[in-house]
Amino acid sequence: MDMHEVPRAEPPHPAQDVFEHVGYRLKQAHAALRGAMDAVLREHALTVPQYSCLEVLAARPGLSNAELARATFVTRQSMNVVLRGLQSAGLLSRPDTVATGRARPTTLTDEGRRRLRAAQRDVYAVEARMVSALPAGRLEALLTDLGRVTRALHDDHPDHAGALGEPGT
Amino acid sequence: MDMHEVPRAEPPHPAQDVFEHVGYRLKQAHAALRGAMDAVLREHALTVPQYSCLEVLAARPGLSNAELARATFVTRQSMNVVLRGLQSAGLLSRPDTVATGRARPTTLTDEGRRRLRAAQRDVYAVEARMVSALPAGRLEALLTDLGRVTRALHDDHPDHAGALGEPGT
DNA sequence: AGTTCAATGTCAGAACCTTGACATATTCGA
DNA sequence: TCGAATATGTCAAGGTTCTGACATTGAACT
Repeated sequence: MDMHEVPRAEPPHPAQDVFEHVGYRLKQAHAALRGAMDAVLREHALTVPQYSCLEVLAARPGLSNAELARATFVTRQSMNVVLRGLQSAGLLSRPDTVATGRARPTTLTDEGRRRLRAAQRDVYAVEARMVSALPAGRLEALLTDLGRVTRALHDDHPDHAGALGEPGT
Repeated sequence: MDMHEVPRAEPPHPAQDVFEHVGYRLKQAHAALRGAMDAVLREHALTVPQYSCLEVLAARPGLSNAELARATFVTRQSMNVVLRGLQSAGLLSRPDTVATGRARPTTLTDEGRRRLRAAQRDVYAVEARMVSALPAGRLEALLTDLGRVTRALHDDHPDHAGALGEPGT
């Protein structure tokens, strides 16, 4: 263990108690969010990856399979099966052939937009529950710090860093 | 951002941009952490659930299968296969029979403690990278806010809430 | 006691996601 | 121009996790 305590110099060491590590708390919060979203989306016959796909697609129409995969933090292969399912359900459409390149731009159908809107009502209630649990002004700090943590992790693992939603500064 | 920020009522609505939602940022940070830990633990021949199990077990010796599952945010069934693997690898031990009840208390073996210590060196470097990315004093705020978010989500989904690592206040 | 209830451990099946690989298409540089 | 590097879509195989179900055990209640 430690030779002796560092005199409260705010050391960048992990806390002694595992349950107060940033990683543990992050995992805990994510698990809670996942569970809440699973429960809510079940009534809409949508999985979390499916919903995430629709949500991102509504914000950035025309994204390709690989781009959607990066934006939702899954592999291209996983997103491929998600897209097949959503396409066969009539919630989105992709051109069978494309003028140039291999990437096929994906767009929501009217039915897809309808289903997304219905699900958003419940999912946004979950989001609102998280936001309202934070003291005034702390939301922005939380978002900023989560961004810092993400960037710090990507710095040493520059796989698909700097995807969507990464603030410039 | 804006210099003249009026002390508005800070509405608990989700942001317009999906990529600035708390849920999205949480998922993003978790994915980055998961990737970093995966990469680091691969050299120790451990998966993230396996490492989590060892870590929790070191902090709370004698936990049962179900308790470990709750502490690491997986189902009993998943933890069961993790425990089987770790047991057959000789990293932990469980009594075949128990005096009372059904729960079998799990404890690390010496080899388990050794492997955990080796892996911790690398995992704690990841944790330190996250912590050092935060401005001074913001670590505690981040932990607190993540706790608030978790509690808020559990309030409406009181499945296995109040597990380990939940601060009393 | 006897019964209901909750919690635990486990089995079986399905669903999910990942790693690895390959073919195709664009871009870039020698 | 041609080849290397990069990016995309897709297939195949494996591992992981979850949902659903059941038996067992202890606790709570009547």
